[in-house]
Amino acid sequence: MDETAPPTRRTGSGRGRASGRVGIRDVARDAGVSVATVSRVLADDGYPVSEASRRKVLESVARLNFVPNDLARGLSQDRTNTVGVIVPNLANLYYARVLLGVEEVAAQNGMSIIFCNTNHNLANRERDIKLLLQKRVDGIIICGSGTDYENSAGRLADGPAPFVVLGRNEKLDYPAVHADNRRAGYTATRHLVDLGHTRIAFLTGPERWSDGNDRVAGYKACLADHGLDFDPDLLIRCDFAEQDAYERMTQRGHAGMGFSACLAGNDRIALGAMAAAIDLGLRVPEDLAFVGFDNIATSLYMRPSLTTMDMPAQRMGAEGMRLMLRILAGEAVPSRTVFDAALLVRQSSGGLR
Amino acid sequence: MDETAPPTRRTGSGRGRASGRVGIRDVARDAGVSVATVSRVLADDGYPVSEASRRKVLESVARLNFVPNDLARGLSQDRTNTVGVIVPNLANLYYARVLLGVEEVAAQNGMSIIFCNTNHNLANRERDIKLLLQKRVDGIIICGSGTDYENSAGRLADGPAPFVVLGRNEKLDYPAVHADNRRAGYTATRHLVDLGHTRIAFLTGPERWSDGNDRVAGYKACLADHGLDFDPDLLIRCDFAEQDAYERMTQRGHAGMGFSACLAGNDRIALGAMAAAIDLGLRVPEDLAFVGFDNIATSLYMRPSLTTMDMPAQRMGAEGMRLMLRILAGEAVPSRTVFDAALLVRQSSGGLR
DNA sequence: AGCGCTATAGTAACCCGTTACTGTAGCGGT
DNA sequence: ACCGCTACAGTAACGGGTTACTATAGCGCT
Repeated sequence: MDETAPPTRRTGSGRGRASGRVGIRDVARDAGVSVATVSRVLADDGYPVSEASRRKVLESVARLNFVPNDLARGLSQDRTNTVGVIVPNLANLYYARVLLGVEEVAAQNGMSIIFCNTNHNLANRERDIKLLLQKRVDGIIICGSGTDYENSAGRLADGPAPFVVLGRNEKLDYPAVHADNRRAGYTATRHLVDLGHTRIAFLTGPERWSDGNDRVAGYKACLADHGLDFDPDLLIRCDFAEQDAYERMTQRGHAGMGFSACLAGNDRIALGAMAAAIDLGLRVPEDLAFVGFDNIATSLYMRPSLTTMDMPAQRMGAEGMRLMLRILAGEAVPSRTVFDAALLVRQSSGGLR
Repeated sequence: MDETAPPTRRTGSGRGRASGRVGIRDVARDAGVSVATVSRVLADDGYPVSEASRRKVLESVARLNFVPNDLARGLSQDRTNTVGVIVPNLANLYYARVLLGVEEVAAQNGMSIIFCNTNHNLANRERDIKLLLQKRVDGIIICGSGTDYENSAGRLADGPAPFVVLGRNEKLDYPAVHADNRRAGYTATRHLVDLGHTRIAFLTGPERWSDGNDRVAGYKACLADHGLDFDPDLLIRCDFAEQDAYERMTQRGHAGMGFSACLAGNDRIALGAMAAAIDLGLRVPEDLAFVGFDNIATSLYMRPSLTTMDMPAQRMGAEGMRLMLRILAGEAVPSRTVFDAALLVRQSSGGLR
């Protein structure tokens, strides 16, 4: 009985966790077929399987409560049906809507998404990308425009995962989906000019925020087209949220406002600024008119309601995911997909007369 | 030379994709050590590795640009360092903040999260759970209270993944983190009673929404404690968002309001209702006072600002993830973790005199 | 010289679904 | 009878990191 099996056949070696989970081999044994047959039934591709086998397999799957292991599947197919989505700050409803759009299309196509929040921090983003690549996501969708992350190189990773950028980012050399912010800025300004305003302030976000910069560029262009001077004193910077805008506007009020209308870099800024104006005893829009950007859900229901540029966040997110799917399918996609923003005239600009 | 190698030795069989990716074996070859040594250097657990080997391995890893494959890691360790998070509707900032809290703690602990949005739909949730289990997440965090999903059984899956519930849900027999909504409802009502109101309406969400039901329960208890009758006519139902609340309130206004104060199931409902009241020509808070729940970001900056119960969404999300980590570490955790809500008195209730 | 330890390495068997290859019936055609 | 096909089914080699087990060298003691 001097067995000559290769070296020394171990019993429960390697990692050797019991696991308890039923695998495809258990199903095969239970159904009295081979693992290949089980796999084929589950894959349900064209491969011919007799009805008898199929039925036996499905019965065993149900009886044993078999749940296929996507890790193993991913390992052998080199596909995880998962994409990573990196967002700067989910507390901003704009990004929540972008994520929602991505998720919607992903779910419709059987894809899962791993979500990362960077807090506008470059180091976090790099950590997240590394993590996502380790997890072998099929692709990565990066949200957050431009110089939001200043040091970004042209390529984030040479890895095999395709990237899609949501937001304008010239430094990032990947297919991008973004709104025409310059045009939106122009349209918003034009609306105020048409209402007769000549001294129009722009309360925008940090300089590294390229969506904001584009909106400002449109604002300047519109002023120029209408023979109005751009006064640097009317370009006021604050951060992305209500509080800072409120404070800036309050200071400004005490120093003598010097303008009759105010564009805000986004609706949250508009909200803070408008609250400040009201608290200063100004009437909106009679004494000071406001226009925001984004059309967050609440902007329609505040009083006065906020005139705003509707940036199609959810649609952009959805389109980004659609692009990703096409890239994964091997199709060529446009390097730029630009959405137009719509002006929603409401009470805060006084344009409803 | 009649080789007696087992059967017939194939060359590139199995799936046989080239892959091109560098693996741990390439690193081992390059560094002149075994795969075990590479794995140990990367794991950096206690196992002794000589400095010389460690250096060689790290050099090769850098030179070859090696990215470990978490699928393979997960497969052999039966651990993915990933949890699934299921949320009913990300467009509600409340849930966005919950997700943010979860993400924050997850990131701090090297965990990733797979995000799913159900749109308050039970079938979607079941699909998502199945998907997450296939992906072998280490655990699942379910957000969305109670009978939000009516048919939920006591156990969602017998699988090995632990669940944590964010929100009160008696039908779901898992560790839960939720706010004391009954108490919050009581506190909010008490605030209005203290201000002298005797006819107080409650504009709440759908009946299946248990957080809302708990708030209503607190409202009723408070009325009773203060000798006020509960008038079913003052319990008005609408859905979760602004628009429906606006419409209900407008109808009501035309029919004769019949109350001097209004609690809203959440801030979005409050926003819609308040806009309706203002549009009806009522003064807030003089003619009609409002109190909301959630303390979404905009509630502080609308005018009048919204008195609301601050539900600590982000902290609850964070706590839920912390619980999950402890469960994964094998610790026992409390089956109920209850957070208290704080009353934030602002302009809409008239409590700021 | 011999024994026991510790420090370090290496080998190869896992984890589990997929799929390239290799059969083997059964059937029509000649 | 024999060839060629099609329809089905089974075997086993992947993919890539982990780790149980085995092995060797170096060192302190007796």
